Amino acid sequence: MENNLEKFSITENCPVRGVLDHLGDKWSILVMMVLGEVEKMRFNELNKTIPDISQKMLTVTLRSLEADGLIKRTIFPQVPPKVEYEITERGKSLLFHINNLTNWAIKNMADIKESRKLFNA
Amino acid sequence: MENNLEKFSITENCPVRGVLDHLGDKWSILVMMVLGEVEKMRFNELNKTIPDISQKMLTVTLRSLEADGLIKRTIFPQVPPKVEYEITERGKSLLFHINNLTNWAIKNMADIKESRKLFNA
DNA sequence: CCGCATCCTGATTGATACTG
DNA sequence: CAGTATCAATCAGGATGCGG
Repeated sequence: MENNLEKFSITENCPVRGVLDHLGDKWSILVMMVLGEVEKMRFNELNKTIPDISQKMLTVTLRSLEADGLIKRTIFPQVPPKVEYEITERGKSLLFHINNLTNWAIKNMADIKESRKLFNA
Repeated sequence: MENNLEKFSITENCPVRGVLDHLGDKWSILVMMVLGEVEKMRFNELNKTIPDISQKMLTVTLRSLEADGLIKRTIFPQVPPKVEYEITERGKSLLFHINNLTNWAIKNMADIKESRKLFNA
């Protein structure tokens, strides 16, 4: 890879930042990982699988992932309502990189923990 | 990869979250990318390369990356002071995955932009 | 069942001024 | 030059209540 730096280090109007914002927020990665391991999942199942997320943040997270075409939302017009979420191909291709990152984190977390201890000593 | 989900989806005491927190904050990735493309760089050079970052946030960001052993800080005891920063091997191995992500973002940003437009229409 | 609207709080970031 | 200290602003996230 040559220099992405020159083109994208400027923070204003940085397109990469916009796309990678999902990595920044608290829940997107987790939701993607869950949906990456199932066919489909309903709203309430997601909420049970990620107990700490509030209903509001689950909705917000799902919407922003949907807007970017990373997940797909299917509404079944029935009473009571039923909505299913599933990961898209684009979402899968992103999830691949996310999984590489989490695996890196798992491999390195012991060393990092040790570094932090030394740093704070 | 088998199920990371079961082990790490719980948000409290999630070790992966702690390690990947750098991806969440506003400047860490940018600083890593800059340091990934140079041998070493001084504080003020970094500040010029990333014009939008404040002195304070640059300091905070550098410290947290240093604590995790992702960058190395070298103080030259002279007047005026001189401090050099460089990426570590651990940092490089993380940066590799970050670069994969940014490349993914660059490849997909046009499609994502289009998705967003349709979504908001 | 699914989700939106409102309000509210605490953490993160930024502006500014100062120092060894 | 390379920070620290302080204060102000901003924003993500959570609580709650309502609606189709």
